[in-house]
Amino acid sequence: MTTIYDIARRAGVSATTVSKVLNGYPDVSQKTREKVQRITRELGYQPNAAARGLVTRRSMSIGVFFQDDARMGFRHPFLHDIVASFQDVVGESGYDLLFFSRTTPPNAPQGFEARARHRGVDGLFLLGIPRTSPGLPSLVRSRIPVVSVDLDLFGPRASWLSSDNIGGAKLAVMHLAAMGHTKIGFVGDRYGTKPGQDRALGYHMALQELGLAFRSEWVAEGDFMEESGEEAMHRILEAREWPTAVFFASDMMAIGAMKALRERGLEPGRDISLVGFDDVAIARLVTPALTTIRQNTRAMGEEAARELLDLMQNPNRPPRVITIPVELVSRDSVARIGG
Amino acid sequence: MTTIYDIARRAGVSATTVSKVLNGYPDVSQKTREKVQRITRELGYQPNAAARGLVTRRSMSIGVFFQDDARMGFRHPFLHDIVASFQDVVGESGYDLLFFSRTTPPNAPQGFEARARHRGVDGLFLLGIPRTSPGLPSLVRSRIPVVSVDLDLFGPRASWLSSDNIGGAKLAVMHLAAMGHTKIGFVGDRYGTKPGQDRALGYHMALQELGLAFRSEWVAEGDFMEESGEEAMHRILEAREWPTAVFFASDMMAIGAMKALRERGLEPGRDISLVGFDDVAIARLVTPALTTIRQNTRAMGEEAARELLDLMQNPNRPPRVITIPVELVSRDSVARIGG
DNA sequence: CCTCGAATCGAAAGCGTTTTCGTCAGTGGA
DNA sequence: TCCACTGACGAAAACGCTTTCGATTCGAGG
Repeated sequence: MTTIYDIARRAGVSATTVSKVLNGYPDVSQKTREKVQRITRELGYQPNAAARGLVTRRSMSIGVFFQDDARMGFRHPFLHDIVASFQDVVGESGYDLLFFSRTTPPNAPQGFEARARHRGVDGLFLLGIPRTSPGLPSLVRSRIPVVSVDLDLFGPRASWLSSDNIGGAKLAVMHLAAMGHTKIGFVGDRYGTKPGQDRALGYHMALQELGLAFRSEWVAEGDFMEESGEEAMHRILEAREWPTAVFFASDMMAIGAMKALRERGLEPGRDISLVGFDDVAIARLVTPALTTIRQNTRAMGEEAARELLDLMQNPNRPPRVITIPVELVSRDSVARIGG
Repeated sequence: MTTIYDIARRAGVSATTVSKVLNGYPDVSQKTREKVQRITRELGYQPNAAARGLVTRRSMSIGVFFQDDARMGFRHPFLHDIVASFQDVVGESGYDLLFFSRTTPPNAPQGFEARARHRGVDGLFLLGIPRTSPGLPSLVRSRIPVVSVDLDLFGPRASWLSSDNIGGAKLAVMHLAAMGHTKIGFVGDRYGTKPGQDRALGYHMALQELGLAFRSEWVAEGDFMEESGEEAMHRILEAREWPTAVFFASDMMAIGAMKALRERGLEPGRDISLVGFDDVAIARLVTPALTTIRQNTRAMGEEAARELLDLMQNPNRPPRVITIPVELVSRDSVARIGG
C-alpha cells in the first residue's frame, strides 16, 4: 500500500503538504500542488479510511439497521426501494452504507448504539425495526443522529418519517364512498405498528366524516401478508350482512383476500370491492388489478437521506417528523355500485 | 468516548494489559483479567474499529457492489434474498456489509478496486454487475478476495457462483417434452449475461438430446423483464407454425407473455404452455400459476459467503466456480398434450 | 535598509489500537 | 546458593493520516 509518505518522498515535500493537497487546503503553491496530484495519480494512491477516520472521528459511512423478517414478506421490495433512493442521495455526499448483520458472534457488541459506536458510523438509518426493540430507548437518548422509517422515534437527534398513512386511509375510504359504497370493512394490523395504527385511524376518521356506519364484524386484523389477508376476509364473510367493499392495510392482504373470495365463489372487484395499500409491483399484475394507495418510496428515501445529512451536519438542529404524501391508484378492484 | 487507557487507569494496569484481556491473550492472570473485564463492562466500552483496523489491517467488513438497475426489474428481490442469506453467514463471523453507493462525489475514488482499497474491506461480494463493467479486469488482477454471482470472474482470488443454468434449462425442456410437447420455443437474453447464455445453451442441448427440431422463428430475445417478454411472445406468434410451448429465461418474461397471449385471444397454459426461470414470489400468484425453475437463493447466498470467508482466510487457496442446483416447480402453466 | 504581512511549507503531536520484546519477581532443581 | 525458567506485566513503536502552529522566505511599503 502506498501512503502519503511515499508521495511526499517522490515529490520532495513533507507528508503534511501532501495531506494539504489531498484535502484542498489553500496554503500550497500551484506548482507543488500539481506535482503532488500527478504523483498521487501515478502511484494509484488511495487514502486509508481507517487512519483518516481515526483522526477526523468521522467514517463517512452511515449505519443501516434493516430488519426484513418473514413477517414483512412483500414489504421487502418496498423497503429496499427506499434504501436505494436513500443511498443515491447520501452517496453524492461521499457516504457509503454499512449494513449491520442480524447475526453476530457471541462476544461482539450488541444493540443499536453499541454497534454504531463500534463502527464509528456518522449516522443511522432504521428500517423495519419494531417499536418494541430493546435497544431503542438507549439509542434515541444518545447523540447519534438517526432517521427511521415507519417507526416513531423521539430523542434529541432522532427524526422519523412515514407516508401519510392517515390521509392515505381516508383517501381509500373516500374513493370507495365516491363509488357508491356505504358498507366498508377494514383489515388492519395485529402488531400495533405505527403505520398500521394510523391506517386504522384514517379509516375510522373517514367513516365518521362521511357519516358511515362502523361495524366491528367488518373489521379484522392480519400481519400485512397474503395468508393473513385470506383469513381476515373469511372472517369478515362470516358476518350476517356483508360489506360491499373492504380496505386493506397492505396490498398483499388484499391479494390474499382475492383468493378467499374466489373460494366462496365470489368475484373480487365485482361482488366485493377491494382497496390495498403500498402499490407493490404485483398490484397491477393480479386479476383484477388492485386499486391501492401508492407510497412514494423514492421520495421517502430521498427525504430520509436529506434529513439525516442535515442532522449530521448541524449538531443542534432539532429532529423532525416527516410525512410523505401518498396517492390513490385506481385500477380494477373497485366496482361502482348503487345509483 | 472511553478508551483502553481509561480502563487501564481504573484497573491500575497498563493499556497493553487491557488490550490483551480484550483479545484473549493468555499472559494475563485470572485476577487482573476479571478486573479488567468488569471495568470494561461498567464503562460501556466499545473498541474503536478504525484504530483497530489501522493496526490489524483488517476492517471486519465486506464490501458489496450491488447493481440493480431498472433492467434487473424483478430479479431485484431475487438478489436481495441472496444478500440476506449471505449476510447471515458472514455475520456469524463478525462481518458487517459495506454497500458501496452507486453515486459518488466527483473527486472520490472510482472503480471496484480503488473503492475497496479505500475502505479497506476484507473481501468483496458482487451482484448484478454486468460483465462489461470497466473496473472488472483490474479488480480480478488484484489480491482482493472476491466472490460474484452470475458473473464469470477469473483471477487469482476471484470465485464465482451461479445456479445450474444449463441444467435448469434442460430440466424445463425435458419437462415440456415429457408433457408431450415437441415444438418448443425459447425466449432468451439480449445482453449476453452469463446466465442468459447458459440457459440458451441448455435449451439447445436438450433439444438435441431429445431429437427435437430447432426453429429460429421460435426463439426471441428480451431483457428479463415483463414488457420484453410480451414483445417476444408477439414476435414468436408471427411464425407461420406456432410452438406449443415456450421456455423463458425469466419468470417476468413469461408473465409478460401471458398478457401477449390473452391479447390474441389465446389462453396461456392451455393453448400455449409456458415455463419460466427463477421462481419469483409472484410466479405462484399469477393465473395460471407459473411452472418454473426455482433458483435456491438461500443456498446461493450461503455458499457465496462460505467461499468468500474461506478465500479471505487462506491467501493461497485457489478460486473456485460454484454451481447451485435448481429444481423444477410444476404448476399450472404447462398443459399435457398429444397421446 | 528595515519592517511587516502574505505566502508557503514542515515538525510534531495526536487519534486508539495491537504487538513485539524486555523486565522483573518468583519458583523449582541442582 | 545459584541458575534457569516461567508467569505476569509494561514500554514503546507502529499503523496512516490530520491539524496546529511555528519557521522561513519574499516582496512591498515606509
